Amino acid sequence: MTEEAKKLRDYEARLREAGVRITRPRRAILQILSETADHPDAMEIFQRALSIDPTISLSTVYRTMKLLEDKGEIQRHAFAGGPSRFEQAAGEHHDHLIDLDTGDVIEFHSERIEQLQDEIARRLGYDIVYHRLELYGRKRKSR
Amino acid sequence: MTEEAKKLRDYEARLREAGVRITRPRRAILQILSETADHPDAMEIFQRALSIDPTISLSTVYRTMKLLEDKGEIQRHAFAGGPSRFEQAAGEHHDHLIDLDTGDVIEFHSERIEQLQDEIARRLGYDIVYHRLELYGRKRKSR
DNA sequence: ATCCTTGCAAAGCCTTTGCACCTGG
DNA sequence: CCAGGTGCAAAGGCTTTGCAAGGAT
Repeated sequence: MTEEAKKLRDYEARLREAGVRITRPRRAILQILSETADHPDAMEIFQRALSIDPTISLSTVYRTMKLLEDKGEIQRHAFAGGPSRFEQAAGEHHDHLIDLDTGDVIEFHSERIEQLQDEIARRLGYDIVYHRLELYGRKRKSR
Repeated sequence: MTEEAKKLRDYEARLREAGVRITRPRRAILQILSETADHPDAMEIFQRALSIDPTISLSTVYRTMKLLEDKGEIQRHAFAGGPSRFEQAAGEHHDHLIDLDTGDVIEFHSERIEQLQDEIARRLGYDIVYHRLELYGRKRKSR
């Protein structure tokens, strides 16, 4: 069984358990999400889903994204100017570098930074529950 | 001279030097920004500015915010659902630790983290224009 | 005098919603 | 069966833009 098929099966199982009906449009969206590794926006998900279920509507994509967000299955990222982008909540933590010119989102992870964050919080008397680190930048031109 | 008046004078000086005309609406907006310590959105800035310049328009607020963002005077923060909120870039940089129980915001700064961020961006081929680091946590109970 | 800036209204994006028809369990 | 989900189209926020009039240098 492929990795994607496993993810898809888990999605459906968890949602069904939470009392969510697995309809044809939802199955299509879940399949897209299980196959994708990037940060698509609603329109991109919609267009990819069309090839699986040609009758799906953009409204349903939006409604399903809200549902999945509430269930903790995906995360919504808001960026200035453009539409929200969605990402599977599963998987290990990472942060984001956003290209100011293109809107591209690059993932990265630094254990050292995570450690420093913990240290700072501890010094201030806090335990971190979660955090958000976003770098906004431009492709370096020279050199 | 008050702190706000100083900030206002600096705003105008820097902008004028950059070839920006200091018009009545812009002066009103700069005054609002120099007096404010929170993160207002465009509509809030517009309404506060009305009491200084009753003829100002919302479009001008938006245009001015874009201008100030380009000049590096303010930062724009995007939130899912709601409007963008703006914050003065002036002063030394700091990050935020948000208390999940009380909503308290604690400012902190770590030069080491900043260095690591630059390093990561450089490795990915980018120059950081600005960043956003927010820790969400709870007061540590034991020990 | 020149060119930038403004106010207004209209348009543009992204997202949500009302409604009548479907459908999954 | 029937509560919940769907597609469609219309409405809703927030933001940008075209244009002619106004203002800063």
